[in-house]
Amino acid sequence: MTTLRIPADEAGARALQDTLRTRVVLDEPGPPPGTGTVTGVDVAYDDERDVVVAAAVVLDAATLEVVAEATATGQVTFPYIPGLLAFREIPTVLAALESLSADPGLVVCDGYGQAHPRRFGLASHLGVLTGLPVIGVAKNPFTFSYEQPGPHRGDRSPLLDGDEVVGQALRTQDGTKPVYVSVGHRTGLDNACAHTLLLARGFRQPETTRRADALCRRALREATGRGPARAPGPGA
DNA sequence: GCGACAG
DNA sequence: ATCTTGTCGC
Repeated sequence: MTTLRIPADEAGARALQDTLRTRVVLDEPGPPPGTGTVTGVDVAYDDERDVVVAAAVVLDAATLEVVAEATATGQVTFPYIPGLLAFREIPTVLAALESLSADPGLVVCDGYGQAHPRRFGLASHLGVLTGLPVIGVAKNPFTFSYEQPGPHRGDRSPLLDGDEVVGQALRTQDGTKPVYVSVGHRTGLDNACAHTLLLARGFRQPETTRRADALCRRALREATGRGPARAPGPGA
C-alpha cells in the first residue's frame, strides 16, 4: 500500500498524478465477473462543516448480498477541481476500505480511471494506492468524445480521446442514460463492462454504488445531526 | 481569453 | 456533491 500524499496546490497535484500513473497496471483482465466479492465506495459531504463521510460496502458478486460494510469520517482537505477529484475523496475512502473485515475483491467507484486528462482518475489512483483491482463507473461524461450508444441494455460505444479508447458509454437499462465505464487498475475494459452490467441488474447504477451511496448519506446524517429537514407528515 | 468540466 | 416540488410513467 503506497503512502497517501495530498499536495499543497494544483500544480503539485498534477505532478503527483503524472508520477503515480506510471504504476497503473493495465495488462491484467481482473477478477471474473460474478465471482468472489465486489466493493462499492462513495462519499457524502457536509459543506457547512467541511465534513466528509466515506462508505465501503462489500457484496457477494453472485448474489449481490452484503458481506461487510464500513464507514469513515474526515475533514475536507482539498477543493473539488475537475481532474483532481481523487485528492478530495481518497483519504476518507482509504480509511473506510482499510477498516473492512472482508476481502474487497474488485472495487467499483464513482468517477473515472483511464478516462481522465492525465489517464489517472480516481479509480486509477485508488488502485495504485491499494493494489486492488478498481474500475470507475461515472454518471456524467467528462474529458472525451463519444457517440450515443444503442437504446438497449448492454449497448455501448467507446469513449475516445483522439483515437484512443479510454472507456465505454454503457447502457445498463433500456431507456435510461448510459453510465461511463473506465478501467482504474488491474482490470480490462471489457471485463469492467461485464462487471458493471451484472451489478446494474435492476437500476441504472451498479448495486455497489447504490449501496455505498445510501450508507455514506445515512452515516453523514448521523454524524452531522440533522440534514435537510424531512417533510412533516399530515399527522404533525 | 472563454467555456467545459468526474464528485 | 448538495438544495429541492411536483410530476410523468410503469
